[in-house]
Formats: sequence, C-alpha cells, structure tokens
Amino acid sequence: MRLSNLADYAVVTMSAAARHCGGARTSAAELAAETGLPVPTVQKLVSKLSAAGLLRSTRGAGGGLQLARPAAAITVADIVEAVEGPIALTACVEGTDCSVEHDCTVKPHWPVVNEALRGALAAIPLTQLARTREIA
Amino acid sequence: MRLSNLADYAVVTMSAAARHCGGARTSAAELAAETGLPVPTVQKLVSKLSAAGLLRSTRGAGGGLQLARPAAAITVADIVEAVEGPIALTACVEGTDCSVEHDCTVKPHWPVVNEALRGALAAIPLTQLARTREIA
DNA sequence: ACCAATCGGAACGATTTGGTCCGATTTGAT
DNA sequence: ATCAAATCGGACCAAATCGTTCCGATTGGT
Repeated sequence: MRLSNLADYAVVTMSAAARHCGGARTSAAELAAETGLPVPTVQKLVSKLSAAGLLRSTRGAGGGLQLARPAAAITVADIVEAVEGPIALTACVEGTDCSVEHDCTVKPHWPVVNEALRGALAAIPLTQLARTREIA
Repeated sequence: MRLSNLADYAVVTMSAAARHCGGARTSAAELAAETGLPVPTVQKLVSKLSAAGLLRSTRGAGGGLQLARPAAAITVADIVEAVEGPIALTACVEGTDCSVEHDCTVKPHWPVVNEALRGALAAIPLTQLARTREIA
C-alpha cells in the first residue's frame, strides 16, 4: 500500500519542473540539483514521463524539458500512472489472472475501491503541489 | 500503486471466515480449501491477522479461528494494515526519512491524499464483501 | 501420560525495484 | 560543411522486498 520511490520522486520532479514554466527549457541536471535527487535517477524519470506524454523533451546542445500540458491539467494520478503503470490495486481489476479460482465474492467490489483511490489522486493537480509553502 | 498479493489474499480469507460466523471454529486448512489458496500461505496470513487482533485463534486439537469482532466492524483498511503495516503512501507520511532534502513543496500534501485513500478503504466493511453475488 | 491437531516463527528462492553507466542523436558554433 | 558539446534514451547490475515452503512449539482430547 505504498507507492514506489520512483513515483514519489516523479511527483517531486514534476513539481520542480512546473516552477520553470517561465523559462521553458530546463535540463534534467538542473531538476536534480533543485530536488536533491541523483542525476541518473532524474534522467530515468524524465524518460518515462516523456514517453507518457507529460513532458516534452528537446534534444541537442541547448535542449531541455518543458511541460507538455498546463500544470493545472496534470494530476498526481497521471504522474503515478506514467511511472508505475495503470492504477490497479489487484490483479482482478486488470483481468490478468486471479489465483482465487471459483466464487470470488470480493472480486466485484475491487473496481469500486480502485476508482475511489484513483479519484483521490486525480483530484490533486500539479498547480497545488507547486505552491511553495501554503498547505491545502 | 498495487497492494501486495498477501493483502489481496487476506481480504479473501477474511471474507471466507466471515461466512463461518455461525460455526465459530474454523481452521486455516478449511479456509484454504474454500478460497483455493495454498495452505501455508493461509497459515501465514492468519498469523498476522491474529497478531493484529482481527482473528481470535484457539490452539489445540479442536482449536480453530473466529472473528475477533463483528464483521460489520472490520473494514478493508483494517485488513490491509494488518498485513502490510500502516497505510503510508510515502516515507514522508511516517516521518521515516525523506531523500528530498530541503524545500519539499509536496510534503505537506501527502497526508491529505493518504487520508483520502484510507477513507476509501475504511468505507468498505467486511459484511459487504461477504455477500455471495450482489454487487454494491 | 500419550497422541494428534493446530498455530507460530524461521529459512529459502524468486521477482520486482532502485541505481549506475554508456551509447545514439541532435543542435549550435566555427 | 565539419566539428564539438550537450542532451535524451536504453541496457546492465546490485539490493531489497515479496511470496512460498518447511519445521518446531503449544495445546486439548483420550
């Protein structure tokens, strides 16, 4: 019931990137310096975040990163799904395979819990996390 | 963002145990047979569930298990916490240690998300899961 | 007092996660 | 047009956790 460290770092990284909205181009090294995370870790994160369509990466000498969408349109759920894959509490939700064979009475209830959780994460936009000191 | 298989199995096991409310004494082997889970796995689960105070175990020849509380007073959050420990999305919530050193702007917001998640799981009592076929 | 059945804890193996490194690609200047 | 610098992207390796299995300690019945 704990999300991975990578997902946690991804949220922090995106939050730092959101503050660079003015200077559109930011580098992974710069984000690492601001967040205090290891540089290679941030590189791996921006790779996944770019593949998920949350960051727009520009290669080359003067390249860098920028948010693909406005910060208000990016939620914690988006970031978590980009790093950890789809939000699915159990294997039942994705229909992968259920070890419990026959009459699994709990199976119909998991999607309800799953959506409740996803809704809680989707309710937090990136703009709220980027605020420096204010608590929600 | 996926809870462990053990936690999933624990919910199924508790759901099966709730159906034995009449015949107070149930064995771990019987629960395993009903759920289709491996017997040693169920044994490990009942150990943790008993230590958490959700199940009451009686040792000896004619011993067995029974719910320590009414099924209506046991929620999914209780079961998950019994198996996986406290519900804490990030290390920040527990105050263990935060790799992000100085100005972590996201830190104040995690408890809010954490409580929202816990509330979603605490809203599902065991009685709801024990129903045979009805969907919530 | 003996036996049988049960829970409780400890050890092993497998899988996923986290961290590090190097190569491919693109832009800017000369 | 060529060179050089800086960037992202993917691949490799170590570590921790999770899942499973097995064996011992305890208890009640006979």
